[in-house]
Amino acid sequence: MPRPASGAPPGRPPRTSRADVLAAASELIDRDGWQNLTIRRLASQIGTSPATVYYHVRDKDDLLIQLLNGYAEQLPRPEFPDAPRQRVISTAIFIHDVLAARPWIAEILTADDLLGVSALWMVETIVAAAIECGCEPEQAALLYRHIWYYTVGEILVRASRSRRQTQRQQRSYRDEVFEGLDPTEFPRLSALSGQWPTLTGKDTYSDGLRALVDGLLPPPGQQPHAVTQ
Amino acid sequence: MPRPASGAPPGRPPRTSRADVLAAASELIDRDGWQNLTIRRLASQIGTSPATVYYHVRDKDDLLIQLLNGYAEQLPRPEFPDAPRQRVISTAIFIHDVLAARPWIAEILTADDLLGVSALWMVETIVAAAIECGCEPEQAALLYRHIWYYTVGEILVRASRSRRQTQRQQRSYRDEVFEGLDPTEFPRLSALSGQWPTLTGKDTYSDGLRALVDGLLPPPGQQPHAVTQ
DNA sequence: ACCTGAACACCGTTCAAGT
DNA sequence: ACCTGAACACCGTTCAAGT
Repeated sequence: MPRPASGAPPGRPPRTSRADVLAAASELIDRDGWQNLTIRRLASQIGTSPATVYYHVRDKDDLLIQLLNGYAEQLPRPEFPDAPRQRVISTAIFIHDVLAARPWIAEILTADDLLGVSALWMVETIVAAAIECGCEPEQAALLYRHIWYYTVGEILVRASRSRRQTQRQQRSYRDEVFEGLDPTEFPRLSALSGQWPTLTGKDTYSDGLRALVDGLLPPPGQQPHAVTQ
Repeated sequence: MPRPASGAPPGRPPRTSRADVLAAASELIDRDGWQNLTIRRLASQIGTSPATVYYHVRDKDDLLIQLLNGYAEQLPRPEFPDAPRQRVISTAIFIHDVLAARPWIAEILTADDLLGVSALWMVETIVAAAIECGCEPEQAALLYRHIWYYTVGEILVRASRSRRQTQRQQRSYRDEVFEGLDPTEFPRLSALSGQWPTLTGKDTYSDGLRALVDGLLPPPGQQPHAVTQ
């Protein structure tokens, strides 16, 4: 009787779900970094064979994209300020903080300068706010792109710096370079050499963001663009 | 006679030099992308065994670092403008263009937010110019860091976008997303959807750079800082 | 329907041994 | 001094076969 009564689906009952695979992957990435996620490790983590992973997932890229979309869907959607310029800033900072929590997302994401379908509302928010600030739609899109460049750069630089710091010793390559600095050739840099560690620690993301936005938005006092419809 | 006359060095004569290894590596990267550079491919390219590569180079990381330093040393050192603000801009654009020519350098480099010893003069130039603009040394260093974030972001985003474009078909993931866009949920984005390809092509690096610099430099008209010595 | 072992075609790296 | 074959411990991915 291969089909007993009804409701019981035919075939071998599943022991692993796509969700299991994704959950395990997320756990492994958070623990060991995404560079160290391999299909084989993932399989052994959930106690199955590598080939089983391929039953649930097309390939490694597909796995990562599915993970990303999962995160994006779980994201809270805070209320952003009414004032449009401030809304641009707040949304960008929100994106930044999301990425800062899992920098590897940025490393995967760099490619398409938007954040996947389920994160698109953030782009919409920024572009809409920029238009309210008086931007032409095209300017608004370019503003978003500038913000994305700056944000992704910040995240990636910080991420790979801290990666190096954990794997190698405390003293980074940069420390070495700064110690051997010739004060004649590099007067400003060697004067600063003592302060680099402090500077590195400082979070100045929002300073740069504000500068970028202020410089790219039309001067305030303009009438909002296309607000009548 | 293991040591005939003099001058002839002892031991087996070399058939491969460190320089050969680096040259071949550079060629392979330019041709196939740095993601596809493997020690084994490199070895077969110069007609030797993988183990030989390890005679000339400590490991793969070391190989890449040596390559980078090689490039940096060959870089031209253009005359930059006298006006300090303009000098900040020009140097940053110079860095940007160097990286744009070989984006993989940025991917390797992200880690230490400076460009290796032989490229440090660029950092010195920017920091010095910023100080002349009236920055405190610390502000100047932070300005450089902002510029670096923005520049590296621009390069990396563009690089991985064009990589995806070449490997997959013409139609990118982004195109798909934009076509299925719900105009109710994303009014601004769907209005823009036709223009994205054009926008993607536009090079707006220097616009963002200027905004960043203008926003972070003290307002012009200040006396240059510490110009007396 | 779901899972698997075994294989394919790769990696980076080491090391004893050869010239 | 320089080079090498062979091995180690890995990869991602496929596929015929099993339950």
